[in-house]
Amino acid sequence: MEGEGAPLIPNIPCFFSPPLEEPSPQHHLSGHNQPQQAHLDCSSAADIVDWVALLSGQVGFVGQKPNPESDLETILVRGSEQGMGATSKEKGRMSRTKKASRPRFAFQTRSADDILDDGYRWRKYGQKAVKNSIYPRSYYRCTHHTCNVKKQVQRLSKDTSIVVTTYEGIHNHPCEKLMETLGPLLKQMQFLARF
DNA sequence: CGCATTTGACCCGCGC
DNA sequence: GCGCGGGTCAAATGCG
Repeated sequence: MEGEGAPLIPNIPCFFSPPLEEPSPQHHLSGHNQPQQAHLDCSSAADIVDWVALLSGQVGFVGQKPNPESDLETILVRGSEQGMGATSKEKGRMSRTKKASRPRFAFQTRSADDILDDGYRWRKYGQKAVKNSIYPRSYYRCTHHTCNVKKQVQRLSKDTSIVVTTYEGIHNHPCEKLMETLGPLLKQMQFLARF
């Protein structure tokens, strides 16, 4: 499925992700749960993707980048419960350690940068060499204390220009950049609201 | 000084 | 039971 005719994801600067009910816990590693894919283009690696729309919604879209000189291209794989390319062993482990696992979303991003700026702050807590890949996989956690969203970042050895980012969980707080951007505006609105 | 990153050790489950 | 591989921890280190 290529997500034809799907809406274009707006490049809003940031987003707030309210607590969402998680997908049915009885997602199991049946193995033939083909992840759906869509393509999303951004104008640069620093662009912000409307992740919450992706994470919360039933996404399936094709974004068309306005400036073709950019080579950043993102492929969304949603609902890939156990991640893309997960081995059976990996899946098995996930099903145990994560139990009724949190939602996972994998993105393939064609970019020179490993880290895309999604508006949140991440702290790296590990890096492992993975089998069948010359590039290590990096593990990140959201730095917000109440939020335990994680993500894994790995560059494909097959196509070194592609970075696979796997998000696990949903942010329960506004992202920093949103507050940076909207903070002064909110203050002004509050001030004006007094009149 | 506080926070982020690095990196080796450790844990755990699976396959053989 | 053991080795392998993925995921996490935590001490050391770096950086602003």
